[in-house]
Amino acid sequence: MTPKVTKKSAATRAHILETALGLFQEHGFEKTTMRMIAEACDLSLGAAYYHFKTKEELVLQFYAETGAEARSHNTTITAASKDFKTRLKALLQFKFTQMEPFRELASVLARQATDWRNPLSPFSAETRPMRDEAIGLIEEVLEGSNVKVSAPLRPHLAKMLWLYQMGVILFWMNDPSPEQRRTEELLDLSLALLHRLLQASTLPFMRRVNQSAVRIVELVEGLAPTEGEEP
Amino acid sequence: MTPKVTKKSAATRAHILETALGLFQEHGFEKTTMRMIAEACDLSLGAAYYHFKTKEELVLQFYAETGAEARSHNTTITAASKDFKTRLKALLQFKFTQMEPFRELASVLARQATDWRNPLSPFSAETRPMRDEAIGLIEEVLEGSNVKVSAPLRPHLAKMLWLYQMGVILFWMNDPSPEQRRTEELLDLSLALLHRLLQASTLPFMRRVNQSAVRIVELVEGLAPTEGEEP
DNA sequence: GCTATACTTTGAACAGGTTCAGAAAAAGAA
DNA sequence: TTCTTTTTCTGAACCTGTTCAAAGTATAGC
Repeated sequence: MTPKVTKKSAATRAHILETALGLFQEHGFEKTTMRMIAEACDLSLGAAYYHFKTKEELVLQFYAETGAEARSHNTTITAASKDFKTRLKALLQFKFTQMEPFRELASVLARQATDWRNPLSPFSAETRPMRDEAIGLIEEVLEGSNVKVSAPLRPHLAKMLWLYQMGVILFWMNDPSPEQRRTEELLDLSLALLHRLLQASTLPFMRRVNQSAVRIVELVEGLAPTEGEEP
Repeated sequence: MTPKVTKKSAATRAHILETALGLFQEHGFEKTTMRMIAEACDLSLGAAYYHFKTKEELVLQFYAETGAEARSHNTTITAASKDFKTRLKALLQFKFTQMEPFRELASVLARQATDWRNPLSPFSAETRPMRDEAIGLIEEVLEGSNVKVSAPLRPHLAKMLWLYQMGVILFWMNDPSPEQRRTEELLDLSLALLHRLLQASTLPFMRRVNQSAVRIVELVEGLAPTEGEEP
């Protein structure tokens, strides 16, 4: 899994990625050609493909790498406040800050999201580790926070919020307002709504709603393939 | 707008579309090449492109055409029952039946959904007519039904449900279970949940939640571009 | 050092979406 | 009918992602 440091490959991979990200930022994803990337690295086209099976894999790699950063930032977040909304907002905003220079790349990945069998989809079996990690971060944010939520819902809350996060990211990617101000408004609004809804979930009146909600999350989770499926 | 009947173009377009759909069904979207389509129509590649600017436009055209059928089916639906859940379920199921032979094509369109500036995205300015029509159908289903919902929410309900519909369709596209049984379960569950949530929205306790919900829908609506934007 | 093995790189191709200058056919004007 | 304009079609490219056999280079065991 982890390529030995002694292997030349690691350095070349890193170099290609770095170069590619620069070019993506400069010309955009579509207009940057694999030939450009290879040439900028003083490599042949084939060599570039030796290290990255597809152009999209470059993007995926970038995401994988931002993950580590986010994990470490998470401790800062949980230390700063116990408030659920504050924490979750900080978590999302950090992701946005991280990806800000590469907003377009986000939508490159999102494009794959709709076909869950696509290895690059955030819902695919192949990206499960990344997905689990992201859910893990949310779980960290939940633990020891002031969320009030119906007990049967609690075990599924992180997964639900991950789904919520996907939605917010989709909005963010498409937000043309300067500095994505609308995304911030959306964040505040939706977090408030979420908070109230979760509070409401503790009312006896809401038992049936909660049950359905849990089952729905399970269904969605069940669709995301875990092992190899269809030929 | 409406091409004169005398124009040869209309007939050729129709022929190309029909042929293409057949090939898509037989070989799948990716494996069907524009060259195959052209050849099957006894046309040159260039001619095919004269009628359809891109391969995806073929899919879009297909969708546009299923719209008419759905509109007429809607009267059947509203006549059959006044129950909100029953009607909405029927609406969605009809769409599924219609698209069943072309499930793969659905995901072809969905792929474009993530970039709202893409003309083929269901959120784009270009597809606004189709979107408005779909929302119109939902509105029809709501009118004269037994939905109970907080008054301030009511004017936005159809738009909200359209968003809901997008989610269900995404699920359906990725549902590998035979005959998409899970989608049916999801439908029943989520409709029940929706129903209860809408009922709950009439409680005074929910006023703030409702307000946020409305504003969120407005924000999302506001992102979907209406005129020409950016260069 | 020397060979066997594994890893990298090359260069040339392929495939399929898309474009385009100009030919052909159809429609209109006279 | 004949000439002009518009619509439709053709054939040959172009571009870019991807593949692959063969060649070059490093590494390890001896």
